[in-house]
Amino acid sequence: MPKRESALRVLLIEDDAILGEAIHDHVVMQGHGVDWVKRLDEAALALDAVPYELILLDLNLPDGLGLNFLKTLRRGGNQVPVIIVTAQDQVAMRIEGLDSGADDYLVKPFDLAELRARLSAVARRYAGAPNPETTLGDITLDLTRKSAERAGKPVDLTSREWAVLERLLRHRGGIVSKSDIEESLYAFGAEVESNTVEVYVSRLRKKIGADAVTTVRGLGYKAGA
Amino acid sequence: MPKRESALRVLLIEDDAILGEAIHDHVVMQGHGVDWVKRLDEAALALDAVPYELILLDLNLPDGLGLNFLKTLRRGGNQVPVIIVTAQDQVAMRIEGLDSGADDYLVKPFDLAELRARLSAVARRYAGAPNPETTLGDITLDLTRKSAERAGKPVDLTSREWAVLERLLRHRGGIVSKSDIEESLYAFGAEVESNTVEVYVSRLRKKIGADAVTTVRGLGYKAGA
DNA sequence: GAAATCCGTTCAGGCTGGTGTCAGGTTTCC
DNA sequence: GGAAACCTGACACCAGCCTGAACGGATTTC
Repeated sequence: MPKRESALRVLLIEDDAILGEAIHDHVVMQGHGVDWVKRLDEAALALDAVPYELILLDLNLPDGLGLNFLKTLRRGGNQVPVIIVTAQDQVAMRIEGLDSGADDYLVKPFDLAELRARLSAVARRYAGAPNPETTLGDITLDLTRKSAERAGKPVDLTSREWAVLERLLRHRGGIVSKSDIEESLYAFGAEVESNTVEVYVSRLRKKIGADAVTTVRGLGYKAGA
Repeated sequence: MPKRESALRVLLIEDDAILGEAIHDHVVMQGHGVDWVKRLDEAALALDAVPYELILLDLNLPDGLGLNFLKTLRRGGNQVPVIIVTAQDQVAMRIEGLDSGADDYLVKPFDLAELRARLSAVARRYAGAPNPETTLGDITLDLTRKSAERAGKPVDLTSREWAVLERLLRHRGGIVSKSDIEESLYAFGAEVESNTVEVYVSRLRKKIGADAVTTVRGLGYKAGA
């Protein structure tokens, strides 16, 4: 059996139907999983739900500027590789894009072979270590489906619960403060004053096991026992 | 489920002798079976006789336009993967090709390695489960006739219902947003603001089973349970 | 050409489940 | 013991979703 590059979970943010479909199909044909959204708010929702390994980001979207989205993403600590897809072949934009935290830049109409090459590059990076974020104790997490399994039994998690869990897993081994988690729940601005985080940690423990999250009194929480 | 590449039955539609021979030899060397025709009427005959798994289509043929051929093919419900081979490296043509139902696009003179890669991709798709897009739970779908069977009993679907179902199946395993489905219903531009998609999903579930479509709250739908 | 049928669309009302808040209880630390 | 920090069951609210019903246009039938 030939060596296979690992499949990626790709988030495609593109509002143009034709171009989007072309990209989508092409990426799927490479064996990757693609979720295709057309607006930034949908993208934010999807990102809350799924830990993508690659984002393809169009810069001209109906509901906002892609660059700001990217900046916010990076500011939130998200390190996922981002490839910008845009028609604007201007040096200034290109520099600004890379400066905002993009890993690469595709100018449309681009050669689909080029897209394939970059996908492969990212996929190779992800091959090897088989998703260290997918197990936690006796729980198996299916990160693409927002579901977890525990002793064979499927467990459904809501998007908020996943947001908390994901935050904890990204800092695996490290302590995550409550305010940190809170910020990942309520995108910048929408302050919430209560013990929401405590409630979600409680709900999480109920669903995936009490020892999945450890309380560090006075500091926050961390994943695992 | 391990994926195995299988030999493909390939139909090559190309009138240029030299280029045709190059492609033909190359594909044969990959272990696939190739029928080479030079005119569209011959192609139509061949397609009637053999269930090809892949078509390599040149756009400049003596007896007609390849694009029209492709459109007719798709209109007839034929879902076989089509890779367009042409010298015309123009964005408009490229988009029109993909829009007409092509799966991919090769600009000649192209890299033969690229051709090989795409062949492999298609072959991989065909390996393993035979036609994964034609069954869904206990339902059998005849994609060429736009009809479905459930436990032997035929189920009639309207064109809109089919559009929704097809969209879900094309993205099998992935989540399809409502706006995504909506755009596949109302060809680009004709915006509709309502819960049309919800209604069709509801009707679909009624006809082919409630578990045929799963709701992913806040994100969209996906095929299967 | 009238009647019947089918289909697409819209609307309204009902339902479900995610979310945030609170109160009272439990644990931890000094 | 007492205070601070944390846990968790309960509950009300509401966005999102489902679906029956009805309307109008298109097509078919007689």
